[in-house]
Amino acid sequence: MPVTEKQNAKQKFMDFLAKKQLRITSQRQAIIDTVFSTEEHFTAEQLLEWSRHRDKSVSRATVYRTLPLLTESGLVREMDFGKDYKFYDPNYAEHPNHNHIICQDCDKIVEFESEKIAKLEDEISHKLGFSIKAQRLQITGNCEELKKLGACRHKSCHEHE
Amino acid sequence: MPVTEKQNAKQKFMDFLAKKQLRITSQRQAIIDTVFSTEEHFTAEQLLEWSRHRDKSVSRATVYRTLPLLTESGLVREMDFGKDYKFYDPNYAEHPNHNHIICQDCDKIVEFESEKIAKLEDEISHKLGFSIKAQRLQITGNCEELKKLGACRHKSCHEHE
DNA sequence: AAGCTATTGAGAATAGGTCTCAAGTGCAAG
DNA sequence: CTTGCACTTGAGACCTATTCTCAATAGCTT
Repeated sequence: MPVTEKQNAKQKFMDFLAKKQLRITSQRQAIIDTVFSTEEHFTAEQLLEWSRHRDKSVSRATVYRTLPLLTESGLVREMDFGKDYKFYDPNYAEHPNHNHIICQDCDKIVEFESEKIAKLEDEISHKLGFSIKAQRLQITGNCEELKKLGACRHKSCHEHE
Repeated sequence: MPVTEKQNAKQKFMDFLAKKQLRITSQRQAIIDTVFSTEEHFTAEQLLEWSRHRDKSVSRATVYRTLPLLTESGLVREMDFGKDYKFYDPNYAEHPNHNHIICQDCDKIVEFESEKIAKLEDEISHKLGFSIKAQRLQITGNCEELKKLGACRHKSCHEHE
């Protein structure tokens, strides 16, 4: 993913803040820079840690205050991967319809897009009388195929060999 | 949904317990009877309340201990609807591939199934080297269409009329 | 009926996330 | 370049859903 796309997302968020008459403080800047310089899913705690590398003064409270702004802007999405804490996905600005497939064994997550599925979702939503705002599709499975090919580098995928 | 299907799911869960050499206590019985006599999504707290109608001795701890068994059996699925507590869906025994569409405004939830989407999920999973175990698709939207037709009975759908 | 062992209820404990409040700081107007 | 004020902040208290502990209880096999 080109850096410019992430820069673009960052700018969109700044605009979002401006529109809400919210200030761009140094702490928010550090958090924003962090979020829009990664493609990884992250937890609130990780975001705190990473942001502190840029600005030591970032507090847990500010991270938890900024996260709802990020999700409200639509540029970051809250994800439930069945753990007891939430994950956040910063890739929705560039790929608003992407989906996730997760390996039960090694927790590897692969993102994918499907126009066909998106189209079907639209049709069905309409038929049910809904205007669609967002969708999330999560598939759980095993990366056994990759394992057979020796292409999966994740530990658990090799444990029983 | 015919009562017999729910009875069937109940029996499957009893078998599941037996296979794991777990006992069928009166408290578990009350919880199971409750779960497999509804089609509604419920929270842990609701399950506690409802189960206590059948057996006053059911405790919160036992409900929270039984829930993982239910999900492990595959007959009930944990759902994240963005609230700060989890919901449980007891309809997966009969409809293992059903999906949800949720109205942002009134929280109405409609379930639907789509063979076409399921097929695409299979294809994509395979292509990505995964064997599929489960899937969950959640669409968020507005039930505006229903609102226009006057068919949506949920309060928020009429607030701005 | 006995005994082994899973199971239970009550409440303490945990942990992610939220809230409070006094102190600090963008930033728009002058 | 000041000033002023409303928005923000950090620290830690607080909240609340869920998990854990432990002594008492009760399925189920023999």
